Amino acid sequence: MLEFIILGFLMCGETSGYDLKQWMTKSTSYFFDASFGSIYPALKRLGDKQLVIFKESVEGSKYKKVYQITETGKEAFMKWIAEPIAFEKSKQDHLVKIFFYEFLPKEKAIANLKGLIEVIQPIEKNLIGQKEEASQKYDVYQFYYRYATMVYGIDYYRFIMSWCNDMITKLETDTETIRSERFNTK
Amino acid sequence: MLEFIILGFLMCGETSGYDLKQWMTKSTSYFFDASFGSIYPALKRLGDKQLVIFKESVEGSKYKKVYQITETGKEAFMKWIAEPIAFEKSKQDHLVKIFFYEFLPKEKAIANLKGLIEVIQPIEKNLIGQKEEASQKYDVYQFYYRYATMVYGIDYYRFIMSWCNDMITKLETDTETIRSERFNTK
DNA sequence: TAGGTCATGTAAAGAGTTACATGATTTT
DNA sequence: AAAATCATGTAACTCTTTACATGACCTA
Repeated sequence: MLEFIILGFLMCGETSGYDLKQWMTKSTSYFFDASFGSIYPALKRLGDKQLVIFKESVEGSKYKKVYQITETGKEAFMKWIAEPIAFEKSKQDHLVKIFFYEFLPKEKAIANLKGLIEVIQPIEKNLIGQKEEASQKYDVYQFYYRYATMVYGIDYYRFIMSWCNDMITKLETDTETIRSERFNTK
Repeated sequence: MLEFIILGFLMCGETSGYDLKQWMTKSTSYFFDASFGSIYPALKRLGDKQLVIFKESVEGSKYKKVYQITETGKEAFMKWIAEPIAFEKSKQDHLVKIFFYEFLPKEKAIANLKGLIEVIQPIEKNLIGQKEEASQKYDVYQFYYRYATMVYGIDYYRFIMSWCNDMITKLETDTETIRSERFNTK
């Protein structure tokens, strides 16, 4: 997967391992991210397979290995991108604790759900900022798909927060026995 | 994470490694899943830490190692469940290809998006079935949180499909230059 | 001149899956 | 009698992050 994402970025122009990481952080990190520890070895592998080549660039004393995609690399990327989109049930770690919240006192449950919203909110705000920046800098039609994935990200965060809020409301209003206190009733 | 999920299931009653996997498949697999190759070693580790104990059960010639949570295990679980909910940006692998769809002809893009919807639809239908089954078998108030995570799952799948449909509609109606064919215009 | 960022890379550790191995029992 | 399921477990492999190592350059 990572190798193809790198090829994808290289389809848009040559770049270095370091800059690749910057691009990812800026543009895909809300649905895909990678560390230097995986990017550099991936570039090495891509080089071995001759899907990319690099030239050493020294711009005003700054050393960089600038990678370019090869014709073989383009072919590999085009083959990959045309394949059907696989769907893997994606891990939603934040649901794991909530699944077992029957063991937590209701007040604590509400507090933690509110806490989760407060963690997600700044992430959402940040992505909104990125989206607005992008819509000013670039033609939305030209970058239609990238723009759409940002909208996905924002709406996804909103979806989670809205779901949390619904729970909080229900927990607060249904004063009757939502048995959210298996912990206490024991 | 896996170890705590196992503890969570054991909080609800004793069970075997094999049945643990069945429970996960039935109830958490849409946001968390694990294979036998990780469950059995996890149970071993939990045993080493004395958070669980097991007894060998032979019910009518059928051998099982039935695990129970210990008092120490309960304490560890209660500590974990009370902690704030962490939020990790979760991988959404299905977005990766779409992010680079500028390199795909529009018709192919639409076809693949439709394909993705067709992959998700049965998964959603399946979860709806599970939800209905659960609401008949159990008291929704008693299993409020588990029910809520199912609603999350269903709405999450719907969100993705709806996002895909929006894209398809826009791609089909905006006959003007959505530059979704960088591939061809080169 | 100290700390931050730029830039590349490696080694160890973590967390998991896949595939295999085993053997009993149950269904077709 | 063969195939599927029940039940446990291990070994190899994959993919990843974290932490470290290195060195140059930039800025307060």
